Amino acid sequence: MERGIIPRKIKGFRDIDASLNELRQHIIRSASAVYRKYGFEHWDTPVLEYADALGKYMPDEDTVDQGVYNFRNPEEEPVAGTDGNELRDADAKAIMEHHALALRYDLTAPLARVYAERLWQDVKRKQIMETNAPLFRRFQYGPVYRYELKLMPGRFREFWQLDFDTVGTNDVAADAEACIILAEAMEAIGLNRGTYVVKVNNRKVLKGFLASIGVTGDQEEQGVLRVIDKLDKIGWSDVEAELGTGRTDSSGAAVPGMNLHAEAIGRIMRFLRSATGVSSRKSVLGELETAVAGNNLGMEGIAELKNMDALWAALGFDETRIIFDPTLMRGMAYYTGPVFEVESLLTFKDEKGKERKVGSICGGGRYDGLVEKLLGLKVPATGASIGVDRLAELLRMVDPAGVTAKGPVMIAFFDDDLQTQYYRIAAELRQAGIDVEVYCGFFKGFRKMNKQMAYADAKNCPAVILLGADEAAKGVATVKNLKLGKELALTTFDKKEWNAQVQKEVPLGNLVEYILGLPGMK
RNA sequence: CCCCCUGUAGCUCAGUUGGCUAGAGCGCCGGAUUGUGGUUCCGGAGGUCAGUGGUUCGAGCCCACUCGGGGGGACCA
Repeated sequence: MERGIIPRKIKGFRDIDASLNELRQHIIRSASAVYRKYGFEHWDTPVLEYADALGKYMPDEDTVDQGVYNFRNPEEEPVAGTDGNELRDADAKAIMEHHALALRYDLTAPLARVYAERLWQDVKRKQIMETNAPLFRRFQYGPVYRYELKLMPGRFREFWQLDFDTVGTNDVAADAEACIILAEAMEAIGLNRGTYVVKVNNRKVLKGFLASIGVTGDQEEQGVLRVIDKLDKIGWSDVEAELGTGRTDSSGAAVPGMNLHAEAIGRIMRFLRSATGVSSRKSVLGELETAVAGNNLGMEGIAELKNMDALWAALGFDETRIIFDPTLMRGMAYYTGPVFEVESLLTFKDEKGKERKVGSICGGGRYDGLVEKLLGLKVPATGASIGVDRLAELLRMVDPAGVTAKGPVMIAFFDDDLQTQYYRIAAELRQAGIDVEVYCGFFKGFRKMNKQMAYADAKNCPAVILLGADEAAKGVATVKNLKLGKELALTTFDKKEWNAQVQKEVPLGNLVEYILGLPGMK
């Protein structure tokens, strides 16, 4: 059989219709305005980057591994050495290569690249050092790409993030501010207070605690963090099992355990539970303080949290908006200090009527080691990211009616002789700031009136302007209010009467004024 | 990548112990209404029953494999 062309999308990628775009823009506009208010400037970066600049990904050969889309650059370019000079072979010829490229998997790694790229030369010249690394605050939104093996509803391979980050400070005031910004952004977007909560923890506290009970080494530490991260998914007893000998899940598959000593497991579980159900930030701090007493790193983490708490308290951000949660881990390994997450407290019923949580809609934290990997200079940074699509889904559930895109005012096409007039009226209305479309579907049969009306209806147009020979002779246009028509359809069943109520003849001279005066036109 | 479930019209689904030409609702198209979206009425189109092979006189239904979808798990910088 011959190979055919089937119109279709790549798995995990979506088409975004007018309504979803509307929602997306609403989220981006509202949150960006908050970011701007705090001094963040708007940047964009390419979706495609050199794979090695995106972090620790150095894909060997052509393998797509670890969830990243990568490609070979069609262009051959010289390979650089650690000093930035071209590598040369025995004959002094530059070594050329098709470099590995990757689609960005978040907006944080490109930020580190932007920052490092600007300073790289100066760092080499020792003009920039840890003590004078510049402060940089930017927000950025756009699509990111992950090669997810398993796609679940609400999980895509292309999705949008909306990030804001502060690079160049180790003051946790920046972290505290990030949490405040997240809370304000949620409310600007339209989430009511009490339907979300910003949860905050500090990796230093847990790391210090683990060190004090003898769990050391990156491998083991990461393992414990990963297990704890699953707490809200698998529950207390399964976490305990995975720290120990492992467990068998509901499908019968064996989940290997960490094989920690019973003593250590007991202390970890006690530590995690210590602050559960404790409502005030101050008492959580108290519980944690006794748990990590004597460990330097742990105490440092507590001090940072205290600092943040003081700022929030001074600005009136109490536990209705920001809480401490010692079980919060975040998956990313690069976080080094405070981590935060916004959880939606709303629930919804799935198709089977099962009550489900919306869960995490934003995440972030401090990553003091990320820039260092690219720049060789330790530059601390912190920031957070809003999951735009996750949030869009949430808003759709909260207010399904409020998320349809508004269409243009439509001018119906009756008569070829009046065509120029249609376009003149359209131009005049546009001048007044109104979105206008002159109907131009000219295929056979498609100029029929009911076709045109159905088109306007499907596009959610607020009004249709009807101007035929009759109207032209009188110097008027018939304006039909589709919005009103939709409402009256529920109570009026006679066609003639229905039409009479939603249509009005308007002198052409008053058209702009009349349209602007329609409800919802603004 | 592992385990379980599943695949019938654009969508949601019915289809008896294997038995004539595979059905419904919604949507779509046309008409009543040639100058009008809703409502109402009438008519119409639309299917390789996911694919391939097998069992059988006969398969949408049974078996095997492949592909797609859903759920759970592992992984997730």
